[in-house]
Amino acid sequence: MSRPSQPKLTTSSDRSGVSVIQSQGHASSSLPPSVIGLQQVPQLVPAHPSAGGGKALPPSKMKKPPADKDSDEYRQRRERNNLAVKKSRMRSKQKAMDTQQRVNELKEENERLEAKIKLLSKELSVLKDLFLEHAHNLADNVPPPQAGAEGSSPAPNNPTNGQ
Amino acid sequence: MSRPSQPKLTTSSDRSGVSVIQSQGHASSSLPPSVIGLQQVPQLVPAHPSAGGGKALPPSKMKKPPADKDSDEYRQRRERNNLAVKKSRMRSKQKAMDTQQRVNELKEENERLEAKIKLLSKELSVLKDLFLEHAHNLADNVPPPQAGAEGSSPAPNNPTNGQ
DNA sequence: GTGAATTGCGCAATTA
DNA sequence: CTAATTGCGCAATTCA
Repeated sequence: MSRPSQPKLTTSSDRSGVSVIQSQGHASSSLPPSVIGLQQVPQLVPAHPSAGGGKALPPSKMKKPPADKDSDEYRQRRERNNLAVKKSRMRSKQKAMDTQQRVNELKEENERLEAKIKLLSKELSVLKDLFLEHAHNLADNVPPPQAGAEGSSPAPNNPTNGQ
Repeated sequence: MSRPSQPKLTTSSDRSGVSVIQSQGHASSSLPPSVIGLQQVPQLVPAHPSAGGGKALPPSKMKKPPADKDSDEYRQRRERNNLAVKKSRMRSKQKAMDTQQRVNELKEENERLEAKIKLLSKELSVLKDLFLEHAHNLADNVPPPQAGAEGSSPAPNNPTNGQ
């Protein structure tokens, strides 16, 4: 399902002994004005394991009939598979690229988060320092309820932190 | 350079019209107990453009002599390329996996960072609240220099935040 | 069992 | 020139 494309295939089944197959679908790249009329030319029929015509079907594993290269149905299957392969590879590549991009996005977000952490940490440390200073002041002022000379204005400190 | 392996090639150049080639190098994976004695069987020699023995080397672009499939040197080149291809694909896959893992790692780190941010934010808000409380106390106590009842020990607050 | 999807592999063109 | 990439087809296998 879901095979919207219908790339034209030029299946020139040459009866000369070779079947020149050239997927001409969607302006194939790497096929410059060259005389590339030659592609892989498979042939051959590896000795059939079938001698007299024996047959033991049920649970046995027959050695697949080497598929007739000339068969019409064969070409059809091949073509379908070729399409599937192409599709699969496209998706694979796409996925890889997506993953790569995901990495980039995550990296960016990471940086943002780290920056935020830095900021928050800074704010925290400032507030903590203020607290400590205050504590000191209390410790110095409380014992003697009489304050005549402080000589230390704990700094205005006005963080005005936003966010 | 760098070709430690010497994959045995069974190049049975059959004069019957087929040459059974079986790269049996390094125990290839996916080669179960199957009779895979049939692979692609190229053949054919598309008319050589060389007739009398013309030669125009320097800046011209010859159409490449279609490489003799039987040539020994050809097989050598093919094999080298096959190795290179395999290598390249391995790396490609490896890279893809690495990238995927990178995504996972980054995701984890992201979560950690977000958690940390949450924590810091919380701490900050607590401290700020304390500050406000204090401010109020001051506002209430300062006007009358006489302090008879504070009733609010700002809490020890000892976050001891690790990490 | 069938057809699509994957996967490993080889070939050839192109690129580095 | 050699090695690395890349697109493509074949066949075996795995998934649905």
